[in-house]
Parts: sequence; C-alpha cells; structure tokens
Amino acid sequence: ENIFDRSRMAPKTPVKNEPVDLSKQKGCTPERNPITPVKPVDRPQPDPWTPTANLKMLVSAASPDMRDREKKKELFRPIENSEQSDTPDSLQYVVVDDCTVDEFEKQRPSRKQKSLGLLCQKFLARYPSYPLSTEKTTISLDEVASILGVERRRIYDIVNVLESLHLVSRVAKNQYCWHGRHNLNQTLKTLQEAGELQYGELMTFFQHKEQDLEYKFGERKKETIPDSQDRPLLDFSEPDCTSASANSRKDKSLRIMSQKFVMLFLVSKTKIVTLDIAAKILIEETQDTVDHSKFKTKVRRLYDIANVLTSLGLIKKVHVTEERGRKPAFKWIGPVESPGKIDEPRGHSPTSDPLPGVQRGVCAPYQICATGKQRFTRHASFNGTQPREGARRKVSSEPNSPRQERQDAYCSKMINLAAVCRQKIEEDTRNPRITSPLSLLPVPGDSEFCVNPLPQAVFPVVQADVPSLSLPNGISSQALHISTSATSKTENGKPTLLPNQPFLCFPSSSLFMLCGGLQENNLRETLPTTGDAGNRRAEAQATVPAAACQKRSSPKCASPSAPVDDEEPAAKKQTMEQSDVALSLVVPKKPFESPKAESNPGSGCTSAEHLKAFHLDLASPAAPEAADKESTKPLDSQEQEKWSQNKDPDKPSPGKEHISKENANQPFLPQYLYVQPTAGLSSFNFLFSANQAPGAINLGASQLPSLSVPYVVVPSAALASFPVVCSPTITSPLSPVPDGSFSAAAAASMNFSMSGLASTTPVFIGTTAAVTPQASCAPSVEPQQPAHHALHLSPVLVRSCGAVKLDSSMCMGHPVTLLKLQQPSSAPLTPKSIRPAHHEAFFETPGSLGDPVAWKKNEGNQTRNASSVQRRLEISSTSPD
DNA sequence: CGATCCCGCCACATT
DNA sequence: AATGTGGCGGGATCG
Repeated sequence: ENIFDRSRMAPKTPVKNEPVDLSKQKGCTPERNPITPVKPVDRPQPDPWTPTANLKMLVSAASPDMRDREKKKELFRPIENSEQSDTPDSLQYVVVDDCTVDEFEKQRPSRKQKSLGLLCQKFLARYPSYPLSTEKTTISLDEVASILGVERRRIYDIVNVLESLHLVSRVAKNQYCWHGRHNLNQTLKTLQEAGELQYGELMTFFQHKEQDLEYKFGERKKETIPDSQDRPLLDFSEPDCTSASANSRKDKSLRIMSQKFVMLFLVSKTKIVTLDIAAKILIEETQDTVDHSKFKTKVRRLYDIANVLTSLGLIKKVHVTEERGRKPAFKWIGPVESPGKIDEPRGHSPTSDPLPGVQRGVCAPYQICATGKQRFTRHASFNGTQPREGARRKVSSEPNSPRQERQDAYCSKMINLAAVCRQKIEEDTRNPRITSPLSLLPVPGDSEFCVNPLPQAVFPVVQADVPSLSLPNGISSQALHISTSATSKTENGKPTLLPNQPFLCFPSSSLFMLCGGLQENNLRETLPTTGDAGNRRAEAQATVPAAACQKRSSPKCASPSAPVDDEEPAAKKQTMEQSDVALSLVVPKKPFESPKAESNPGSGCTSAEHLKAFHLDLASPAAPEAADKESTKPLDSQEQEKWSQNKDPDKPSPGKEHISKENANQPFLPQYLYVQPTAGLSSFNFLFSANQAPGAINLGASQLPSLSVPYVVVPSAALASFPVVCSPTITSPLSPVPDGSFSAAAAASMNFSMSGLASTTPVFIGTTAAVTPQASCAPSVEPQQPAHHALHLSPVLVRSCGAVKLDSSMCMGHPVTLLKLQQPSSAPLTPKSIRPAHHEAFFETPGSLGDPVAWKKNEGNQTRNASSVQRRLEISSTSPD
C-alpha cells in the first residue's frame, strides 16, 4: 500500500513532502529502499487505494483513534514490508490515481501522523536495535530525511537525542553511525551516576518537596537550578564507539537536555518526572531571569525529547496528580539499574559511617571526551551557567576551536556560576567520574575583594590536599601528568613547603572567593513519601542551589532537619556511590547576604539548608574521605582501587580527624579563591582549599559525601607571578615570587572525570606548596597565621588517587598553601603526615561563611568577618596536631 | 483553553 | 559563500 503512495505521490507532486523526497532520494536511497514509500503517510489519502481502504476509512470515521492507529501501522509497516513494495507498485500506481479522489479524508494527515515520536519510530525501525558489531551502519541524514519524508531539521531532533544516549554518533557531516542499544545500559548507568551527583538531591527535593512548594518560577527558578551543571556527561560515550571523534561537538542544548532529562529519571525514585520540574531543573539559568517564556521553550524541547524517548521505549507519558492538579509527566520504563551501581566495590560506607564515603568531590567541570582523545570538553559546570543565549550558541561544538572562546565566556560567566565539583570515587576506574560542576559566584566586587582585605592577599598556604579536579580524561592527560607527577612527588617528597607557607598573593582583580560545599550524591533516596518528607524537604532544599535559596528565603529550608539528612546521606552514600561531592564555589558577593544566600551555593546560602546539607556531608565521613582521597591522589601509584579502599579506611583515620576537627565536618564552606584568569578559562587555575566545600552547592548536595575541595583558581597570569606552584612536587619554588612572595600553593586538585574511561580518579595535584622561600610574602598576609602549615597531601589520598587518575587529573591548580587561621599553629605538620589536609586549608570567605552553621565549625577560624572581602584563610590543617 | 508540538526561520558553525 | 546544524518560538492542533 505504502508503496503506492509513493508512486502516486510522485505524480501528484503537489505535496510538499513528496517533492522533496523525490529530489533527495534520487541521490540516496532509492535503491536501497526503493520502497521508501513510507513517507506517504503524510499525504492525504493514504488508504484509499488499498483494498481495505474503504474499510479503514469507515473505521476512522468512527473513531479518530482508530484512524490514527491505523495510520501508524501503516507507517511502520512500510518499512517492514518495504521489500514487497516494488511489485505492487505498478498496480498500486494506477489505483492511486484513482484514489486521489479519496482525498477528502486523508488530507490532513493530522498532526499526529507527523509527530516526532512517530517519525522517530519510523527512524528506529530502519535500524536494528542490536546491530552486529561487524556491521557498521551509517546513517545519512539526507537519505533518511527523504525516506521518511521529512525535513532534515526533524531528523536532527531525533538524532540529537539518540546521540545523547549514544545510540548513534556523528561521524561526519551529514553522517551518523548507528550503534544500536548495545551500549545503552552503560550509557544509562553513566548518566545515572552523573545524575545522582548533579540532581540527586534536587530530584528528591522536587519530587517531594517541591511539589509542595510551588514554585513559581519567577522566583525560584533559580533555585532549582543548580546551576550549572554540567553537562557533560556525555561525551564520553562509549569508548568503543570510537565514533568519539565526532563527539566533541557542541553541546547542544538538545543533547544535553536529553541527557539531563534522562538523568532525572534515573535519579528519581519514582521514576516519574513531571515536565515542569524537569524544565525547571534544566533551565540553567541561574538567573532569575528565568522567565516564563524560557520555561515554555524548555518545555517544548522536553516534549521533543520525550517523544523520542517514548519511541525508544524508555519512558511513557503519565500524569501525576498533585495537590495542585494534574500535571503532565513521564515515567521511566526503560532499564533500571540503579541498584547495582550503588554498590561498589568500595563498600565504603557501611563501616565508614563515621566517615562515610567520602569522596572527594571534585569537580571537574570538564569532561573528557570519551575518546581517547583528550580534549577537554567543555566544562560542564561552567558551561552550564552561562549559557544563556548567545553564549550558548556559540558554544562550540568542536573540540577545537571554540573552546577558548567559550572559556573566556565562561570566565565571565563563571563568575556567576557556581561550579560544583564532585568526584565520585569508584572503584572502577572505568567509570569516569563525573564531576560535578562547580559553581562560582561572583562576588560583588570581587575582584578585589579578596585582595583588598588582605593586603595583597597573601595566603599562607597550606596545602592541603588536594583537591583534585576531575578532568576529563583525555584531556588532561598531559597536564595531568604533570601535575601528577608533581603531586606524586609531593607525596613522597616532601612537601616542602609546609612549614612555611608562603602566602599567595593574588592579584586582586582576579580573585574571587569561592565557597564550596560538598555534596553527596545522593542517590535517590528512597522515597520520600514517608514521613521523611519533611526531612526530605529539608534536604531538598538544601540541595537547592544556593541561589535559589537565596532568593527564596525559604523558610522552609530552614526547617530541614539536619539529622535526618545526615542519616540519609550516609545511607545514600553507601548505597550509591558514595561519595561524590560536589563543590561549589561561590563567590560571595556580599557577606551579608551571605548568610543566606550568598554564597549561594555554597555555604552560605542556604544557610540553613545548605548548612544542613553540609553538615550532613560533613557529618558523614565523606569529607574526610575526600580528603583522603585527595591526598592520595598524588600520585599514583596507588591504584585507584586502592585509593578507594584506602579511602575508606583512611578516612577515618587521618582524614577525618582533620576534618572533623575542623569544620570540616560541618559546614564547610570552605571557601575558595578563585582567580579569574584574565584570559580565558584556559588560564584558570584553581586552588582548592582543603576542605570540602560546603555542600552547598547547589543542588542539593545534600549528602553527598564527597568532599569538596576548595580550590582556587588562579589565572595563569597570576600564576606567573606567583611562584606558585604547583604541586609540591614540583615545586616551583622556584620562582621567587615576584611579588611577594607567595607561593602559591594551592593545590587543588581537580578531578576530571574521565569520560569514559574511567575512572575517575581524582587526581590531585600537589599541593604543596611551593614555597616560597620568602617569607616575605607570607607575612603580609595574615598575621595570624603563621604560616606554618604546609600541607601536603595526605599520603593516603595520594595514593589512592594517584594512580588512577593521573591522567585525568588536571592540574591546573597549583598548589597553594593556605593558612588556616584557626589553627595555624598547629600547622606544622609533617608534610606527609599531614595528609589530611584537606579540609585544612581553605579560604574562608566571610560571606560564605556567614552561615552560622557552617561556620560554627569553623568558628575557629573565626569569623571571617564579614567583609566579604576579606577572607581569611584558614587552614584547617590538620591540625591540631 | 491549556497541553502538545509541528514547522521552519534564521543564527551560528563548518566546509 | 554555501551548506550543515540546530535554537527557538509562533501558532496550529489536540484533548
């Protein structure tokens, strides 16, 4: 029958679709599927000619549904039958003509027939779900478009979503490679992990709480958004595919949105996600700007994505009725793996309770591309933020070029953003870790703020461990290596710095303070339904991005009970991965605000909420762990596994101590410094403080075990001046510092997750600091602190981390030493011994600190005062020792 | 009338 | 400059 259509169509020509087909087809497929007829659907008279046509018509008349159904069948059928078609052709042909008459009815194909979902089904029908590995199916967009009788634009919609799930990959212009569902589970797993990091809490929040709350967009929207998230998870994609090459491209919103959307389902306990919640979460804007129109557009896109996912059999439409009424929603009906992932070899949690998994979170904004290549892919976090309009587009897709631009953009945006980083630890190397996004907030005045207060900001550095960032794998490789090496050295070596720490100076302008928080991922918690709800909420709230928090004051939030959270976190951790933490960096704009929002992300913000979150986090061992991990990172050597193992064990030990002692547990809020690079991102460097960040970050953070590491970013330029340094190992001591001396040290580590690869190992960078010999520098800074402390990485961390990640890690950071205000004295650690540094060092920001809670822990530090600007550093170093 | 979401303009990216 | 991509949102259709 179908065939007929085609034929008939041709003659008719009128239909727009047809014409297209013909022309295009010519090139492509005709042969293959001569049959192609399928498209006909659109056309009006579908059936007439067929024998059954009349019957059908009748049916349809009787029931629209039936009609639709029939049509669908037809559509699909063609594909299947295609072979046959030929023959009939001629016959049909004739018929067709006659038929034309029938048009009346057919005329309007009805929108449904043209739906993206239907189109997608047709598209999918053309390819085997599980193609033989041997055959490599390439898809020509033009060809498919013509065959299916649609404009290419529509095919992009489908392909983009499929690409986000790695069912296809782009190999060249107009060419995609069909992979089928072989890797679907892996992809989903990856997304789930990523999703947990990013959205775990959020989802919980929304699902439970949020609903209750209403959100009005205007306001809250922000909150929801955690901010930037990152996007990226994706790229990694299956390694295997190789197609990787293609990957890098832009991250377009559709692709990213699709992944995020899927993540939401995977993270959701109920596996049901309402459109509005999804839209809210996916709207990256941090800004309030979010407006209705934006929301509307987002929803439109979600429908597009949902249609494709529905065709894939991954979700189905449902409605949820809430208090408010019934809302459209989608339920995940695809494979669910959740449970599995959770466990991990690690085993972390159980025992660890005290320190439950820690993870460090790191963040890495980047993802690596999957492929071997190493490129960075975008930062997720960063990206997220900015994205708004123009920027987005621009985002380049390709690996190459655009990046810089973006970065630059990022920078600026970054400010706004908060990035959170997380890392997960997993035993598995394989999995790449994901990073969390970081968020940075700009501080008002930022540039200086830090500086100013401090005279040149010098910070004593402590090294803490390092935080690592996760980078995408490939990317960094080199860099990483370097760093690693450095780190490693550190480990071994000694960190020279310790003792004295040099301070760092940052150029004022460039600095920003960041606060980070940790978060865990949580998995989904269980449902909330229970009484927990309340708690949950709290959690959720916590999660909520700071911004949101800010804005809303959310009294609610306050309510949240910490305790609960704690528990959960732990549980979650265990369950889940454990430890991921996200960091967020925030720049406090103003302290005052801070209390609440300010740092949004981080600490401050939410004060209560976040705090809670933090607490939780803190409470949980995670932090410690994180620290450990970090320390480990240094090099390598240790296997990841180890590290993971170590982690647990370790944590408890040293790391914890540190952590605990300080605030670590708590609130974190560590602050970070961020320096803006003048140039593009590329130049950024981050410094981390040791601690975890407050969980704040947005999102929910809640429990993420991870640690956050604070870090600072230093602009390259800045670095230059600094002696900084890098990793301890490295030591760069060399340089003298120009200015003053600072050494920088920061070690921050970043983790990058590698994409596919693996593991995520965190990497750290060393931290030690470089020292600058000169004390000169230091002094300036704070008197309080003596500089002692150096940090080092903790051995443990190092180990663990180290090995794995080497590559991954990046290192941007230079180690820095931080001083901890509080306990400065103690500082002196042995370098190695110290390992835990983590939490130790960090900068506090007043604002962020603001939170009472958070601080409380820190209190020691003292308050940072308020001025936002000023921040002190603290190191928590190990402390007490 | 709100939920869906097709359609295709047009900006941006790539060639 | 041409062509590939794909963001985006008007407005049509569905329910």
